[in-house]
Amino acid sequence: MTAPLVTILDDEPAIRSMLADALTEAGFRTMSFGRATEFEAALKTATPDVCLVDLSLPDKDGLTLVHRLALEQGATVIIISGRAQVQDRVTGLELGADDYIIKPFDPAEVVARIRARLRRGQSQPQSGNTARFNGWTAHFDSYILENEAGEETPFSHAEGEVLRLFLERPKRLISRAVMQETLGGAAGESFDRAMDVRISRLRTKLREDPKNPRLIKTIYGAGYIFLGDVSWS
Amino acid sequence: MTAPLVTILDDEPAIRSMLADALTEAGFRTMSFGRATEFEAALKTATPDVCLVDLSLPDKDGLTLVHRLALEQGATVIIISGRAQVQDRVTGLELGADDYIIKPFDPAEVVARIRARLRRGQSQPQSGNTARFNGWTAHFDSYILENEAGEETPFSHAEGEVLRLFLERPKRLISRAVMQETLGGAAGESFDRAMDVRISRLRTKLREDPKNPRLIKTIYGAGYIFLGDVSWS
DNA sequence: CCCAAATCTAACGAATTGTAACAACCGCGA
DNA sequence: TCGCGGTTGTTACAATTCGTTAGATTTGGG
Repeated sequence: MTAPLVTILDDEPAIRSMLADALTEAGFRTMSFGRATEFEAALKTATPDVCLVDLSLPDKDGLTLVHRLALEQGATVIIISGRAQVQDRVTGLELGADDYIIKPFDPAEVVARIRARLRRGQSQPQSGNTARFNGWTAHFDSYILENEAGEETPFSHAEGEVLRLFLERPKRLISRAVMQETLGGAAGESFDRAMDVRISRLRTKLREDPKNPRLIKTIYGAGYIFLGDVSWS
Repeated sequence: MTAPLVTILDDEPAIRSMLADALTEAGFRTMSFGRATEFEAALKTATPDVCLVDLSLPDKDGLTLVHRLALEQGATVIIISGRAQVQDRVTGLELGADDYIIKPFDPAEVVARIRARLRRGQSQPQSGNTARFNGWTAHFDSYILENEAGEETPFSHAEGEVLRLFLERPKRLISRAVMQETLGGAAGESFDRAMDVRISRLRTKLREDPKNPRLIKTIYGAGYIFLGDVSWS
């Protein structure tokens, strides 16, 4: 179990380092960014547990970024802002932020609020080895996939890795890089086509319509999203 | 689907009614209590989705109550307190509270924070991912566009970005510059023809008459305007 | 009405992704 | 050891996405 990863996006270096210090001391891993574009680039290869975002960014509108993060990635987003008006806070929260902290802030409170968010998020992780989603049941201990009619299809280890990754992060974008890392790891560095093939095979077992997949969506140039209402048991 | 239940525990009647009014208006069910003992008695017959708790109670220590609620019941707890010290907030959050709001507060922010908690807790379909407009239904989670007849057309990520931008700002001029920034971002500065093409493709999917577009209007020299009665759900 | 600028869109092509087919590999029983 | 069935990466080619190009069309000023 690695330490949770917290990203810091703020244009002021002083604030970045203050936060990074406090978070590191509190036992988190951190990554800092001064510009939205850098941050977005990094998102392709890492999945932070919590994103701290300052609204006043030099190169992009912070609120739009928050909205995208929250909606498309399903990420946990905490806004840090100098704008103290109630209306600012309300719109920030309504756009999908999980919390809104006003500058100047005390790093200890930031840490406490991050912990509060993680407590909720992690209490969910699969308590069992069986997942149900959209009529399907996946048994990870027996490597069997069962459909509504009760018909059983075995799946292999490689397919199971992909399926589990999806089922643990439903409705969130999973970048190709993250997949590589989580799965093959040190395997083939050069050709990631293996990834596509795995997904293709998984889609076949899930009876996906190739022209119009319902469960595993491809986001061109970004990665995949698994749509499905997952419940573990 | 009944409205979420929010309990209010505060010894000041004025605050109770202020919160109750705001929450009712926001569509929640509420129950108010002035003493911890009453509240605990009510817990035996009802399971609130969110508990608002004031720390200064006449008959019991609020923090202990919060701890019990959070730990044993797994309830979502939001502390409302006049104690504004950072240390108070940190200990409150560490004892299991999900949020900490300081008096005096604005009811609108309380509502927004409650909504933020509920959004997470149910891990249910993130609301606000489906938009209806003029006979069309756009499903942003599944990347599908549905017409009145129920026919489905998938749309791509790039098309979705444009469509979402329009649907979030209906009946308002959207300048070309804003689009560039919101979308491609760091893409080519020189060639914005890409933008036109995206819109052209979107128009095709929306079955727009090229001679007389009804939904996506071009404002020569300024930008675009999306006409359509949008409602998100 | 004429023209330059702005916009539309069909067509092309580079990059990305899908998948069938093949081959390497593994475990297992005869 | 051999052969068989199953798994999985690789290859090759098909399909898709999406920016670019270029020529047609539209717009609004003079």
